[in-house]
Amino acid sequence: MARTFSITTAIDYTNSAPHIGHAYEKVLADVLARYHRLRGDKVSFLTGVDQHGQKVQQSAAREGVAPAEFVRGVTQKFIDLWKKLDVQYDEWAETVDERHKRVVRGMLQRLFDEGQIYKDKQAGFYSIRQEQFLTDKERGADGEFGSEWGQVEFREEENYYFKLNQHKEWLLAYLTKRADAVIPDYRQTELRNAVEKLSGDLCISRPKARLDWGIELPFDPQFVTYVWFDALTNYISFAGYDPAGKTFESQSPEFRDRWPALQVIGKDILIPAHGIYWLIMLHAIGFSDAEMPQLLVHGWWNISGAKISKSEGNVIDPNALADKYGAEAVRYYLMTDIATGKDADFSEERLIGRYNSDLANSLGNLLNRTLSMAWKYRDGILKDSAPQFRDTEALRVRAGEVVARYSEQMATSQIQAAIESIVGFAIAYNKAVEDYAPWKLAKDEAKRDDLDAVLYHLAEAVRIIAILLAPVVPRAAHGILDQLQWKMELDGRDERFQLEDAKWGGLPDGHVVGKPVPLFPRIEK
RNA sequence: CGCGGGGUGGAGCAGCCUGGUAGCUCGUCAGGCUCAUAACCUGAAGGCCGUGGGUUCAAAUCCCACCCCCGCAACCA
Repeated sequence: MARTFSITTAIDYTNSAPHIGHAYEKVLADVLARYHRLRGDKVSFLTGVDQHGQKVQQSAAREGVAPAEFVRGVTQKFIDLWKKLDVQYDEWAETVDERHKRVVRGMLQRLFDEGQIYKDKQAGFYSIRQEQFLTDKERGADGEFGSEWGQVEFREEENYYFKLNQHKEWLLAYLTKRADAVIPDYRQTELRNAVEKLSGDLCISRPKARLDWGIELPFDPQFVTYVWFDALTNYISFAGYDPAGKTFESQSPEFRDRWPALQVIGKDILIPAHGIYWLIMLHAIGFSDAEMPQLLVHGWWNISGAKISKSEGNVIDPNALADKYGAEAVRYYLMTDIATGKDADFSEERLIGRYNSDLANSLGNLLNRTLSMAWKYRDGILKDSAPQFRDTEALRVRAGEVVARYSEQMATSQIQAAIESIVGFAIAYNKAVEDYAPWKLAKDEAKRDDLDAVLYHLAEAVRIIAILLAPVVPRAAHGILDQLQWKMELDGRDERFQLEDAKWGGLPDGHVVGKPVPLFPRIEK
């Protein structure tokens, strides 16, 4: 039996509400997951939230609530948003979850026992306001620390360190050996360059006096683990990893079926978090090269060329966007107006534009005119009786080509290109309508079969489009099939169709289609 | 000489890895159709593919140099 297709996203930090970037990443992963389900693959899609850490502790304190309570509130916002946007995950990661904590502690204990974690003393300048050690990078042009750091004092602190550096050569070798460890390729280049400059080990703890909202170190209750082993570990802890098993082979069949995963992350957390720390962590606990995840690195949505940042206040609220235009419109825009891996400019104008031109005009109209003519001329009844009419062969061939191209593009995460293929297909059929002019055929009783053939081809095209579009706009796909009245008994269910059904001839002879209702009403400004 | 990305008709982008008539969406102009969500179809205008050099029969695509823009502390996808 084929291995499960596993996909994960970064887990979002529950310090503040989700913005458009969070939504983009989850929708991207969701579309890929849905594509694989469409292919008939078993899929495991993991996403979730990162709930520990100092910022959360501070935000909670500011609002006068316990961190656990604060985190519950923000977590709910993420859950609600994913529901609203139809992000259909199979597994939900919360770092406060006991089974996660157990894995984190187990990993830390094992690495400690193996001598890969050691205690050391750090001395340096410390900002009390920012609660962090400062390095030379934080010094201003005059060599002094700026006023934004508040009071700065010299401090000594003991912490635990993970022997990151001893795995550097392995990581370089791995990146050399595997060309698609990171996609797109230029990100792998960037990562490699960064790894070559790597020096020093990784501080993985914080004294409880400074931070106590986290997972306690199993070998020293005076400390909690700091972000890396906590957050990154989620990818395996929620997939059923057992820290007691030292080799991959000793893991459960369930885990081995779900690992390695395709990991969707943003370009900001490739270096050093995922590209260096995470891969080395996995290697350190016994994962071989073949068990390394593949990192799919996506770009950012900017606002008129500028980075989105909370401090700038130019965040876009995906919730409000979905309320205003609908989840499908938001999903469609996020998938179509950016090339996977690259940055793009977010624009509400363009969201409206893409929706109107692609969904309303090209696709929606094709559906609408098809059903309208079927009813006007044939009482909604389709006849698959004269497929050899004129050049209809070319139309059928085109359908097959589109499915093949689309599959190739989806498999390589080129969502934008895949959507373009679908829309191009709809446009070709809109042209065919003009070409065959069914309204003329309808006036000539001798051309009865020809008209039937044209109507059947149009309906089939629309049906195939709906299936291909399903990963991106699942509700709309069902909406189209509802109007075609195809497989109504499975309405709304994932098992209603598979990619396999996108081959020609799914509508039986004599099939009765539904009445046309505009599925994508134009958004008027 | 820090690292990486980008510079393609009015706008936004794809193509570049695997050289061979420059593609998509929107916009503009003219026309057509009437089944349709004022939608749809046809045609046109509009590009020295950042600049200079090189390789080649052939370069947006490969190589070199240069110019310009963006990101690389934190929040943060």
